[in-house]
Order: sequence, then structure tokens, then C-alpha cells
Amino acid sequence: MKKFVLKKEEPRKRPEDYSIPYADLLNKQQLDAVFHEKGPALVVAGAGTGKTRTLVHRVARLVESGVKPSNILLLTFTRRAAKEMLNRASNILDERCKQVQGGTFHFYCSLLLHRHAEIIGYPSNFTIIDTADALEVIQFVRTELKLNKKKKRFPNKNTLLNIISTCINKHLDLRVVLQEQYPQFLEQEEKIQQVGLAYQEYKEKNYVMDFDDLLIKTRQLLTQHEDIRIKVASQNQFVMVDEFQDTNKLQAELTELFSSVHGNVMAVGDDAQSIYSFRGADHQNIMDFPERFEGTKLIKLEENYRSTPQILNVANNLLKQASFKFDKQLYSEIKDGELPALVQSSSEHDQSRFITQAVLQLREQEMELNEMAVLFRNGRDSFDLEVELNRKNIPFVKYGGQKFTEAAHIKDVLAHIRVLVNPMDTIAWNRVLMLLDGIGPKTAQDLFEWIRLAKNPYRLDLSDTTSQSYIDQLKVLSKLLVALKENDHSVAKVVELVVDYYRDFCKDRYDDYPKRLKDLEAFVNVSESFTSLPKMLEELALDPITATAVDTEQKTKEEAPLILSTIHSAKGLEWKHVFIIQCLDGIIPSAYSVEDEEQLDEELRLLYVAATRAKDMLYFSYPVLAQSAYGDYFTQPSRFLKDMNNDLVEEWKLVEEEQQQQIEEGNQQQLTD
DNA sequence: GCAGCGAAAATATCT
DNA sequence: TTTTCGCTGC
Repeated sequence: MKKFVLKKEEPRKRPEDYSIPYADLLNKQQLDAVFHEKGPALVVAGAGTGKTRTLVHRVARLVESGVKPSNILLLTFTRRAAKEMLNRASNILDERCKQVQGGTFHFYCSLLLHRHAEIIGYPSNFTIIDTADALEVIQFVRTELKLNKKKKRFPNKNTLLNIISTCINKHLDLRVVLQEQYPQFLEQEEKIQQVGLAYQEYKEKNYVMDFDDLLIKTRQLLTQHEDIRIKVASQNQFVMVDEFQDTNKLQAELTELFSSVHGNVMAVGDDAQSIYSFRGADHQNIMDFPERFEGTKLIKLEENYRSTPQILNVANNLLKQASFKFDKQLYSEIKDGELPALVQSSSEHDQSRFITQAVLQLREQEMELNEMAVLFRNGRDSFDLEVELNRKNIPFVKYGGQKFTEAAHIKDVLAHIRVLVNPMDTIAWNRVLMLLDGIGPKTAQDLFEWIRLAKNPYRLDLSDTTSQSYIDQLKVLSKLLVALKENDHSVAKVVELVVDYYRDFCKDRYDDYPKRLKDLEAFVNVSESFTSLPKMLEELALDPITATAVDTEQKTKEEAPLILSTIHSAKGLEWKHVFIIQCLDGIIPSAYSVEDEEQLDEELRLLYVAATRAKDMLYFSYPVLAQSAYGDYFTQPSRFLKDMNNDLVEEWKLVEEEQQQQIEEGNQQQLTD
């Protein structure tokens, strides 16, 4: 026999060993991060310093070096971000990069939980409930528990859910949360605890999970089942977490668990951009990372490649105003641009006219609409602008704000789908049943008890036991559900049939039904892109469509649309021209955060994040007078803009055409005189 | 137990 | 302005 000696395979370690010219594409620090091999690393990256670029190239490099894509886990803040990064990675390398596991913590946890559901006592078809559903459940247990009708004020469902969720996400005891945030309810601690437990029990009994459960049950799964932890963590040879400043304590723990076999974990973040503390995010996670992961290599990205020095000056000025100081100065080698504009308008509507016309002007100068963005603090801050944009036929997409799936009529339709997927989902059944005349909370509850025990939960054949007024309606409902269950329709067909059934209810219940019916048609269209009903429910829960996205879809095919976004949803993105509207004191900073130094700082960072999205030009815009939802008036520009002098920003004045003509005529007059 | 009416309250950012 | 609570008549 002849021997053929195979040479030892040289691991690729240096940029020269690769087909992609990493060394030409990246700076020294970025290269360090991309070529970081084993062990934990923390990349502290200021705004615009090429954080995404670094992650994208690291994914490409790992794949190119022979790591199986499925052994890489990339956790990002939104699913959109993960998709974009993996797309970019496959553009520089190849399609393999799309096989990388990517998504939000919630998404990845959902994946693991569906895979191992039975171990924690759930069926694999469990439903994920959104905040509105969660509130309904809270309301239900709240009324159930209200045995002694003492006249003491008891927190309402919103507050209760907030308290419960804060305990979980910040990993705190109920008492601590109450002491810090709701001292007025300290006396009720016991009852609040009861609500919390009843809520938990309700969810478990009905096989549903809320967003927090996805995280907490995953931790439970991995800490209580050593074998599964090892299996999961073995697969994750390389773990990367983006936007680490906006992870909470629980997510930091999960990061540790996910990477607990190989220990190759890279976190990327910027403490100056932490804007999610309301959700339990703790930018201390960044500071604590080296302690949590021993032997952490620290890499700092400091040079900004995005914005002009003028924009960075403004950003640096903002950061300087923080009461908790940052040791941070952004700088860039980009050539000078215009001074950021400070635009005062006389009314919100004039502000909208300004934005619309400025956008049109830029478009005439050959700038694509999607290279510009309008950012704002609250979803509703763009309502007036949206009307104006529609009038002028400017296509736009809006990120953030009211979700399409949160609208009552869409939830009604979705509830029917949910009972088809998970017949134990009481919340959905309640919604479905209470649409019928004569069925209220109590009857719905009784009916569900019957459904729970029924052989076929969709065959609502109660004619021999009841002679109620709703019996005929129940038959119609039952016929629909049985038919949908028995036939193997496409997702869109199912949605269409449910919508057909629901249309009359919609007309009865809502005065503005024409608009809602249009939404329903749009929903049928949207549903075509889903492969199965469970998948659709999961996707819609974890990545809900924004309200305007649906009806703008048509228009956007012709021209890339203008971007409208809440500042929170603009995280990590960039545009040539950025307009920040409604820069009013009381809006940003929000009137509810001015009392608290920490919260005020977060509002400041929010404006910082908004400002650093701009590459070429930045506009701060505010109307002189703005009315809030019920009565209050905001009349002052944001306090954060107050001490920006003329070196930093340029004040723009809006002048009406007629006025301008008069001025010009006046000048003419003077000349001829 | 349901539905409808009038009075009273009311935080927003997102997975 | 919109949502939520509590009361009343059926």
C-alpha cells in the first residue's frame, strides 16, 4: 500500500490569506475586530465608525475561513438589521452568508423554544402574544382577583404589565421596582404579586408566551437542561451581538449561555447610543462585559466615516450636555459641509410644508428619496407631514409608531387564525366569540370551557344543550372553522375566507369601516408572502408590519420612498439628509422625563442618535406652537438646542412666497427710485 | 349577563 | 381627542 501524506492545513489567520482585500477595506481597529480569533471581545464603536461594516466583514471572513455558516450566530436589534447585514455579507463573499443564524434575541429564543417546547411543558404550536393581548389577560385576571372591593386605588392594566415586565427585564424584586418607580402602590404589593402569578398561570394554561417569556423560558431551558445548553452552545461556535448597550440583564445572561461552550463571543456597542432603558436595557452591560467574560479583548473604533465635521460638532455638543459625562469626541476626515440648520416654522403644518418642499427640491437635484429621512420622537409626530406628503404624491415608508397588526380589525381577523393554529388560545377564542351578538365575557368563558373538552374544538355543535340567541351565529362560525381546518388552503386563501366572514362584523362595529375594509384587503395581499399559518403568526408577532407600510407598498414599486421613522427605529441607519421634526421641549425631551436626570439623559442620547444618522446635512425643525393630544401646548424649542450658537447651527427662516415677492418688489422700487 | 350611555381619566419609544 | 370605567335598563 502506498502512503500519501496530507499536509497539515494551515489555518488562515492573516488578511493576505483571503480573497477579499480586507486590509484595503478596513482600518487597523476594524481589522483587529474582523480577525479576532478565539475568546471574548468587546468592540466599543462610536456612531458612524463602521460598526456594521465591521460585523459584516467579520461574518464574511469567518465563512471564508471555513466556519460553517450555521455555526455563526449574529444577534441584532431588529430582524431588519440582521437581514441587511447578512445580505451585505453575501454581496461581498457569497450566498453562504445567508445561512448564518441571525435575528433578534426574541427571534432566536422563539426558535429554540419551538424546537424544545415539550421539555418545558409547552406544545410546539404555542402562540406568541403581543402587548395588546397581554393587557387583555392582565385585565381579565385583574377583575377576577378583585374580591375585596376596597376603595384603594389599584394600578390599571398598563401599569401592572409595566411593573411585571420591569421585574423580569431588570431582574429585580417586585418590592424594589415598586419602591423606585411606583411608591404609591407599595401597600398593594401582595395583590400585585398575585396578579403577576395569575398572569403567569393563565399564559401557561393557554400555551401562550409574551415577549418576556421568550427570554425567560429560554434561560430556564438552558440553565435547567445541561444537555440542551451544551447542544445549543456547541452549535454556536461564534456569537456576535450588535447594539450591546441596548441589551438588558437577561439578554446578557443569554449571551453567556449561548456562547458557553466555545466562549467566542463578540459584543459591539456604544454607551452613548443607549436609548432603550424603558425596556430594561442597561448600558452597564457594556462596562460589565470584561468582568462577565474573562480575558476580553477590547477594541475601540473611533474615527467617524459618516458625517461632516459640522454635523459631528453638533453631535459632540449634545453629548457634552449630558449630566453623566461621556469620554467621547467624534472626529472625521470628511470634507466640510454646510452648517446644520435650525428651522423655525409658525405652525406644525408649515413645518410639513417646509419638509415636503425641501424634499422635492432635493429630488430635483437628483437625490433619491430614500437618501433622505425624517425622524421624530413619537409615532404621531409625523401625522401632519404624512397628509402633506400624500397630497404631493411623494412616496414614503414609515418605521415605528402604530403597528398594522395592532389595529382592532386586524386583530379580529388574526384571532380566527390563532384559534386554528392553537385551539387552546383563550384570548383568541374570546375575541372570536365576543364578536357574536349576545356573547359577552361570561358566555365566552363558558363556551371556551366547552371547547377545551370537545373532541373537535371547531365543531361548535351545542344545539341540544342551549337555545340561546347566538346559536345560529355559532353555527356559521363553526362551519367556517371546520372548513378551514379540513381543507388545505394556502395562507392567503385562509385569510381571504376569514376576511369574507368578518366583513359584516366590521361594518357593524366601526363607523370608519371603509378604511378598515381596505386594510383587510391589504392584509390578504400581505399574507401571500407567508408559507404557513404558524409561521405567519410568529413573524407578525416578532416583526410587526407598520401601519403605513401596507398601503405604501404599491407606490414604492415605482420609486424608492422617502423614509419616515421614529428615532428609536432609525438606530444603526444613515442617510444623506436628515430632518428631525418637532424638536420641542416636552416632545424631545418628553415632558414625562424632565423630572428625572437619568431619563433626561436618555432623551438627550436619543437626539444624539438622531443627529448622528446624517451624512451630509442635518435639519432641526420645530414649530413655534404645537398642541399635544389633549390640551397642553409646547412653545419652546428643545432645551438641548438652546445653547447652540451660530458657529454650530445656522438659523433658517421660512418666508412665504408673497412676502418674498413684496420684499423683492420693494427692493426693485428702491433701485428705481 | 349583555349592551349602551355618559362621565372621567389619560405617557411614549419596541421585541 | 380618545379610551376606560361604572351605571342602568333590558
